[in-house]
Amino acid sequence: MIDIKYIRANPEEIRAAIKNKNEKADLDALLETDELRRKLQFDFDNLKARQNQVSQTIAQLKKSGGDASELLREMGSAAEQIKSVNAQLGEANAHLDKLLLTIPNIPHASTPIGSDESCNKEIKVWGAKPDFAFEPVDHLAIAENNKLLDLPRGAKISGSGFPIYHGLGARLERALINFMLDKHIREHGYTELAVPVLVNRATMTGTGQLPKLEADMYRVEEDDLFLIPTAEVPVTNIYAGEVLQHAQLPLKYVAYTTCFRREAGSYGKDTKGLQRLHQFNKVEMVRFVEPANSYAALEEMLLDAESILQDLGLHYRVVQLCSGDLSFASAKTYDIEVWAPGSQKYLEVSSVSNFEDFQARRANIRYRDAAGKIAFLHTLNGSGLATPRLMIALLETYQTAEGGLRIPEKLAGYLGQNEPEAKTPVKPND
RNA sequence: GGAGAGGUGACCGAGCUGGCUGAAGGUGCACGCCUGCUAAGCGUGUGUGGGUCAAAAGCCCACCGAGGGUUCGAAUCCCUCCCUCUCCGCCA
Repeated sequence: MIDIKYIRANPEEIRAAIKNKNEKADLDALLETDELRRKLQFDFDNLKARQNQVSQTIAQLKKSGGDASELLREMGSAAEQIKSVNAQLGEANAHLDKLLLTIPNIPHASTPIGSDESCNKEIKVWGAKPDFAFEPVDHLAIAENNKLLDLPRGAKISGSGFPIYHGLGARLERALINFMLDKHIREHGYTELAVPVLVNRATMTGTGQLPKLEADMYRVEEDDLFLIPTAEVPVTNIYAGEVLQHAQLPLKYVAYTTCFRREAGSYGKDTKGLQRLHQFNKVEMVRFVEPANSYAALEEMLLDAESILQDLGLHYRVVQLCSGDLSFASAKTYDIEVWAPGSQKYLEVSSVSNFEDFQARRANIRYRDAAGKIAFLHTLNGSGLATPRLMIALLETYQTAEGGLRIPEKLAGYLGQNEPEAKTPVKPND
């Protein structure tokens, strides 16, 4: 969330941020509530100060055997008043908190202003669209040929959007996950975490998914737990409510989890095959850094994510999201879009974001700087990467004329028996 | 799920027959001093958030797992919830 003091001092900047991010938030109600809250707090403090003072006097009178009955009578009504003011204050605070949670983060100065993804800015391109001596087919055809997926049966047991990876398909996916984890751990200095995929309401609020996205998440009603849409949620919240030491920073974590998204309202949009799923796997990077370093860290994370695609020899481009496409909590986001030659389009496989202190403030994650001062730290995260679309690009890029599949060298070790760059199609082993 | 014990400051640990206790004592840490008992001694300091203020100092308010209640007054009494530990049950 945004510091209420900052909002109070810069209401027009906040108003612009809300508009540019296509958010709905009642800033005027917030400012009014803040005003009311402060007035009530002031009254409460003064009443309480008086009460504390008189209580001391009563204590002394009682000790010395004096008569406190008059003061007791007076304080009886004061206590009533305090209770009433306190109740109003509690209400105002609750209302303010609620409104505060609906204010989005302010886009970074470098963010293009625009209403939707058409305003996103291409930052860089790596590699080139591969040439084929034949007409490349899409990933579904390749999966069909090689028995990599069983989508109908996934739909039978759970519903559409719940894929079954089969045989080599399952092994390939697992290989990707292991390859990515190892790369980030060994080459980029991340520490691996294995985290819960069911989290509570406070955790979902900490990273900014709640209250806005409640309808987009799977929920276990009886325990008021939510299935995570990304590992960002549990990992970022591990230090909620804590004060870290500056010497501990930066902290760099990588976690592989299954992710769950209801994708309510996106029916029919890019839903073919593995493009948009309710359940998928993702390797996620999360960093906790000192504020001064967060934008340098953002660039590093982008490179960390890109290196996966480079190792796999997949053509991609990087775009910077415009204000309207930026997520609620993000100040600046790069998307990496990998080229899928069979589908003839770029697919988003990673989102790398700097949240500045927006999440830290919500989750109350602070650090003590070198001078001993306590401040909110900055959080960042980036997919590194999500497997389904990566799988699409991989299958479509490495398909052979015979309908088979070559395996990139970097993945070969993770797949076991298959030769790197095999000239013959990989045979499903069952 | 059942029974019991407990949650206090960076940490350990008093207080819990309600009233100068934001909180003893110890450890740690910081600064200073001392120094032929030296991985020692002495001294001082060492929470967070909010308000007042141009700012600082000062002053005021809140916070002893969370939220309510009783009371003039609660870390201390009562209720609800959460978490940890032990035993039992159940399941992997």
